[in-house]
Amino acid sequence: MAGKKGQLLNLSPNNKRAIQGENKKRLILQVATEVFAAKGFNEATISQIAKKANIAEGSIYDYFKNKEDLLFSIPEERMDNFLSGLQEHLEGIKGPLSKLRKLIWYHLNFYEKNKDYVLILLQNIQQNPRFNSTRAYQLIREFSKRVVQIIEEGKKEGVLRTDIDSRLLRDAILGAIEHITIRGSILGRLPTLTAEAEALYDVFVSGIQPQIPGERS
Amino acid sequence: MAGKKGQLLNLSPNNKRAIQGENKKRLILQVATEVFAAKGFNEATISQIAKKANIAEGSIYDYFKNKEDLLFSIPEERMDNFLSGLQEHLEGIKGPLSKLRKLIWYHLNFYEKNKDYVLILLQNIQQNPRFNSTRAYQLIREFSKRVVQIIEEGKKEGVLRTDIDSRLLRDAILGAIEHITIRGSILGRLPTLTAEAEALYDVFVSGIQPQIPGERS
Amino acid sequence: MAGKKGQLLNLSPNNKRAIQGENKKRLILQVATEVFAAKGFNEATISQIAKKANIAEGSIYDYFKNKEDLLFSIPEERMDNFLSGLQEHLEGIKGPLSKLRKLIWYHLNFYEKNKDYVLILLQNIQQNPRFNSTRAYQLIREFSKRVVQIIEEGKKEGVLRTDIDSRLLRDAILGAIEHITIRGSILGRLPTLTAEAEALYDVFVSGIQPQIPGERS
Amino acid sequence: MAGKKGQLLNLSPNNKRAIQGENKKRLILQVATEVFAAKGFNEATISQIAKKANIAEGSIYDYFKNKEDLLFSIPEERMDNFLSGLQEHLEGIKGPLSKLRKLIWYHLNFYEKNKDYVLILLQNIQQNPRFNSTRAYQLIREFSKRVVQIIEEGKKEGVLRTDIDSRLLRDAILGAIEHITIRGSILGRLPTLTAEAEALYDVFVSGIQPQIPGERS
DNA sequence: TATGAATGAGAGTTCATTCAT
DNA sequence: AATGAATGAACTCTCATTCAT
Repeated sequence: MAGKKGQLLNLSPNNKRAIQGENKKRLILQVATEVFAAKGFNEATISQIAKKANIAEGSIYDYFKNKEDLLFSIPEERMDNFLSGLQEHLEGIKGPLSKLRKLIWYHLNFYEKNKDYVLILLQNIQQNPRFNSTRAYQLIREFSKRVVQIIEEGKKEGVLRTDIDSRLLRDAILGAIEHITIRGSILGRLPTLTAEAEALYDVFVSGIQPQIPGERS
Repeated sequence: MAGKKGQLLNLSPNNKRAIQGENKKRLILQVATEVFAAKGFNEATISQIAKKANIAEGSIYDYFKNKEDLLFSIPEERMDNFLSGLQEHLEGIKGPLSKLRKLIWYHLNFYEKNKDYVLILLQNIQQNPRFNSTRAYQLIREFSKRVVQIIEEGKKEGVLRTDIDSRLLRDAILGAIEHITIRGSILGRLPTLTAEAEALYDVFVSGIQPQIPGERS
Repeated sequence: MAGKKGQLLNLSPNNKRAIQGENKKRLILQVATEVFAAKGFNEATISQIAKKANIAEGSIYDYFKNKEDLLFSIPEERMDNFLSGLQEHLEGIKGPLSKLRKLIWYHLNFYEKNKDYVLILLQNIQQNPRFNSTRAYQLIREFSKRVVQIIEEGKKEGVLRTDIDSRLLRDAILGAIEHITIRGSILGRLPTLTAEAEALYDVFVSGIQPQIPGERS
Repeated sequence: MAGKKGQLLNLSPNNKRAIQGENKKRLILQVATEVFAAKGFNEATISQIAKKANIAEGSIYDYFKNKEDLLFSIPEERMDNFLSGLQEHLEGIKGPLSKLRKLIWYHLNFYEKNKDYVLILLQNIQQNPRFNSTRAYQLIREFSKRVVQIIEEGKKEGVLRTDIDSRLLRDAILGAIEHITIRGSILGRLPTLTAEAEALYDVFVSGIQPQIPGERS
C-alpha cells in the first residue's frame, strides 16, 4: 500500500527466477504504468519497459498478449480497488449529500494516490475505442451509474433539485474532478488535491453566489 | 501520368498562386483536423491526409515542418477565432454573472461547432508537453486567465462568494464543460450541447440544493 | 531473354531513381526468385533481397503487400509466359501424340531455363495452402486440364489406350517431369534436361518392355 | 499449482523410466510428425508439439538436439521400416517386372499408410540441404539404387528395353508415385491410392498406346 | 512549388533454446 | 529426467521525412 518502488523484498540469490507468476505480472504492470504515464502510450516502447523492469522484452509477452493488452490491463485491478474502496467508504453514510461529499473526496483522494494511473486512464485509455469492450470499461460505467444513483436518491429525498438533469450533473461533477486532477498532474502542482474536495463539494452544493446570511446550515 | 487534374482555373497567375498558398495550407489543416479526429494523431498517417486533400505527401512539408508541427498548427487559427469571438460576445454585457453565463454558452457553442478540433485538442494536443512552448498554448492560458478575471470581478462586485478559490472554480467550470463535450463527442450523443449551457450555468450559480421559494430571481 | 544479371543498362547518373515502376518491380521479383531459390522462403529475409537488389527494405513494400505476396507474385508472369509459350509451340501440331511429345519437351525445356523459379514453385509455393486462392494457381490448374484434354483427344482418336485413367496418366507424366527436374536442380546435374525429353516421351508411349521388332513406327 | 497430473502409475520405478525413455522419444516423433504435416515445419512450433504431447517444451531437448534434428529424426525409423518391409515383400518374387510391380504397389501402399510422414519428407525434409548428411538420406539413396538395380536386372534378363537410361526410368517411376501421392494428400482425395498401383505399373510396362491384340502376355 | 518514389530507423512480436529448480 | 519461465536475437513491416525531378 504505502510501498513505492522497492517491492523486491526477500529474494533468493538469483533474483531473475525469484519474482514469479502474479508478482511478475504486477511488476510489469507497475513499470508499464510509470513509463506510459511519463512518455505516453505511443512514445513508450516495450523495450523501455522491459529494461526498467529488468526483464527480457519477450517476457512481457508471457503475461500480456500485446502492447495494447498491457495498456488495457492497467485499469483492471485499479478499478476493482477503486470501486470496492468506494463501497467501503460510503458504507454507513446516511443521506445523499453526505454520500456525494464523500464520493468527491474519495475520488480526488484516489486520483491523488494514483497519479500515473489517472494520467494514462484519461489520456491514453479512455479515448481508445477498443477500450469499450473491456471489463474495466464496464466498471467505469458502473461507477458512473452509481453517481447518477446517488443524485437521484437526493432528488427523491428532497435534498437535491429535481430540475437538474442527473446525467448533466454527474458529468459536471466528474468533469470538474478530472480537470482539477489533470491540471494538477500535468502542471505538477497538486500538493493538496484532497484538500480541494470540500471546496469543490461546496461549490456544487451551495452554488457560487454569496450566501444570504442565516439561510442554510 | 499525362493528364493532371484541372485545378488551374482562370486566375491571373501570380494572384492565383498567392491565394493558393494560403488556401492550400488551410485545406491541409482542415483535412488533417478531420483525419486526426477520426483516427487519433498516432494512427493517422501523412499519406492519408495527403490523399484526402488530393495533394502529394511532400507538399505537406512545404507548409509544415513535420507531423507534430501540423498538429500544433491546428489550434492556432481556431484559438484566435475562439478568443476574438468570445471578446465580441462579451462586449456590452454587464455584470460578471451575465458574463459567466455567456462564457459557458459560448464555450459549449464553440465546441459544438468544432467537434473535430475539440477532440484533437483534448486528446492529442494538450497532453503533449511540447505543446506548452506553442503560441496556441499561450492563447489557452490567456483564456484561462480571462475566466479567472471574470470570477474575481464577481467577487469584487459582491455577486460571487469570496471564499471560493478562483482557480478551483475555473477548473470546475471548464472541466464540466469539457467532460460534457467529450462524453457527447465520443458517445455520439450531443444533439443539443448548447442547450445544456443554461442548465450548467444554473448548477454553478445556484447550487444543487432545492431553492427556498421566493428567495432568488 | 538471354541476359543474365546485368539488366541495368543505360542509366542516368543517379541510378537510384532511374529504375522505375514496372522495371523495379521486375528487378525485385528477379532478385527475390534468386534468393528464395538459394535459401528457401523461410530462411530468406527481406533485408537480404533488398541488399542484393540495391534498394531499401521499405521499397519492397511499395510493390508487394508483404513477403508472402512477393512469393506468390513470382509465378504470375512466369505462368503467363509458360502457358502462352505452350500454346504457340502446340500450334500447328497435329495428333495428340505429337502434342504430348511437344508438351513434355516444352515443359522440361521451360524448367531448364527457369530453374530458380521451378525450385520455388515446387518447394515453397505449391505446398502453401494460401496459394490456392491465387490467379497463378488457376493457371496451373488450367495447364493441368490442358494435359488431360490432350490425353482424351488421344483416346478419342484411338492413339491412346482408353483403359487408362486420364488423370492418373497426367499425374504420372507431370510427376516424372518434376522429379527429373528437381533431382537435376538439387543435385546440380542437369546439363541436358531437354535432352531427356525424347527418352521420357518414349518411355510413356512405348512402355518399358523391349519392342517386338517391326511392330510400331 | 499443487496437483500435477497423475502420470505415475504403478510401475516399478526403474522399469518405468527405462521404458518411458524410448517411448517418450517415439511419442514426440509421432506428435511432431502430425504437427509438422499439418502446419509445415516453419509454422509449427516446439511449444505446440510439447502441448500436444503433454510434455514440457524443455523435454524435447532431452531427446533431440534442436528443432531440425527433430525433423530429421522423423525419417530415421520410417526409412528402416520402409526398406526392411520392401525387402520382405520382394522376397521370393521372381522376375524384375514382378519386382517392379510389387515395388510400385509397396511404395504407394506405404505412402498411403504414412501420409503425414510423406508430406513432411517431400515438402520439408528433402529440400533441406543439410538433410544430405543424414543417415536417413543414405537410406533413401539406397532405395533409389535398389530401383536402378531391379531395372538393370530387367535389362540383363531381356525383359526391359536396354535403350532407356536406368536413372531416367527410375526418376520417372518415383516421380509419378510421388506426384500421385502428393496430389492425393493435398487435394484430400486419395481414397484408393494403392488401387492405382496396378494402373501405374501398366502404364510404364505397356506404354500408353493401344495394345495390338494378342501381342503380349 | 509540387511531386511521390525512395529511404531506413525503429517498432512490436515470435519462438527456439537454455537452465535453475 | 523433467520442467517451463525466461531469454534475446532476429524478423517483418510501417511511415515520417527527404530530394531529384
